[in-house]
Amino acid sequence: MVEKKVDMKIENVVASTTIAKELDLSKLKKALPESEYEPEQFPGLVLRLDEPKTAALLFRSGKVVCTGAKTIKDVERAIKKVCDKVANAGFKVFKKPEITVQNIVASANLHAQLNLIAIAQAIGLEKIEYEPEQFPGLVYRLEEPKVVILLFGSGKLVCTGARKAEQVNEAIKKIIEELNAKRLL
Amino acid sequence: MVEKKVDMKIENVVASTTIAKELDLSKLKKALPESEYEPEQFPGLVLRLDEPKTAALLFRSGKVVCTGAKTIKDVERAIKKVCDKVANAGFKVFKKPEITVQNIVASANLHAQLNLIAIAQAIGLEKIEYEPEQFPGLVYRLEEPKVVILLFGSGKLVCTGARKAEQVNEAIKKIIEELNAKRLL
DNA sequence: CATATATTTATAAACCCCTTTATATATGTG
DNA sequence: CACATATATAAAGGGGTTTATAAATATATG
Repeated sequence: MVEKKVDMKIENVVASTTIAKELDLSKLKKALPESEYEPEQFPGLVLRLDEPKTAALLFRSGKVVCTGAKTIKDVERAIKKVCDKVANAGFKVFKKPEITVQNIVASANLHAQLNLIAIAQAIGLEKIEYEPEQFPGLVYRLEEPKVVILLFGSGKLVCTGARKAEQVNEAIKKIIEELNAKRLL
Repeated sequence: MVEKKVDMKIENVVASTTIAKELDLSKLKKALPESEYEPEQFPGLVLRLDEPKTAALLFRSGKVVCTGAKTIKDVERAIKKVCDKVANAGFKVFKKPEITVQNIVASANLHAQLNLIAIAQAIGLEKIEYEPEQFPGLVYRLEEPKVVILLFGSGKLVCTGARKAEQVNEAIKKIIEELNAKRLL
């Protein structure tokens, strides 16, 4: 078996952390006019950064969710910027907030057309969901690593649910091997 | 058997009484702007008090239902306030309306996790209802005292249907003894 | 015409779902 | 071209779910 490098690209990293003991979001909204805060619609305040291009959700509890980053490094840079903005707005924030990556979304290309109907039949309903008139992708739930792969007829795929980049590679390798074994690729 | 004091808290007392021979709710609504009266939606007029924090439902017949009180004393204070407000609005009201407690809702904590599935199996369907996907609590109907206990996996419970605080204590003691006897606690 | 439900109020417990953000994929509809 | 459709994920509120209980109306079945 030839072990080729998986042609994968991380598209989105979602992470959470706690930057302060608590935050007065109404006061923060006034200090940061570029932010969005509509408590009756959603309890978090939305703060978008241009660089790294991300969106942070800040909560009354001091917890923060960062989405949109393409690397872990960018998540850290984004959260650092959020902390600085909040600190400059007159709030006390933690110096080294511990960041937890909650989800990594990646895309990849198998460089071969896929017969999704054949794949759905060969692998079975326990792990697969495929309803083309509802959504063109085939949903494949892997147990180890515990991620979800969306397979498309074009051979492109999306992997979501991973917490580490390596899990994305593992998952894609598994899919490739299974498709090869069943001569579906 | 060690007779420990039950860790119980009354959360709501519902009581009814008659404060006048009859009431013109439309006139009362005008005299008490803070009240709510939408006869096509519900025949009673709703009057909320801040202290004691309660809600009273007044009917054309002069009957009144008081909800939200945490003690019998507060029910009395609330109904006294309602009578005063109605009297000040120019209505004739009874001096000493006889109050009947109709329902007492209480919460308690057994301070131990509960295996609701095991409890449901051990006690049986005649007295128990447990449909976790519909509601997380197990419904236990006691015949004496005639109350209903909602048991939760956390060990916390809700007792409703009692007319006297002592019935709440009796019911909880019975539940504890039964769970102990069946080694479910 | 007689029972049933529904309406409303309060209250605890603990679950569910939804709200919002980002992101690739690829279909369909307006 | 802009939306849903579908996936995962955290955050915190809101809503709904269940139980009992009175009151007085309106509908609805038997």
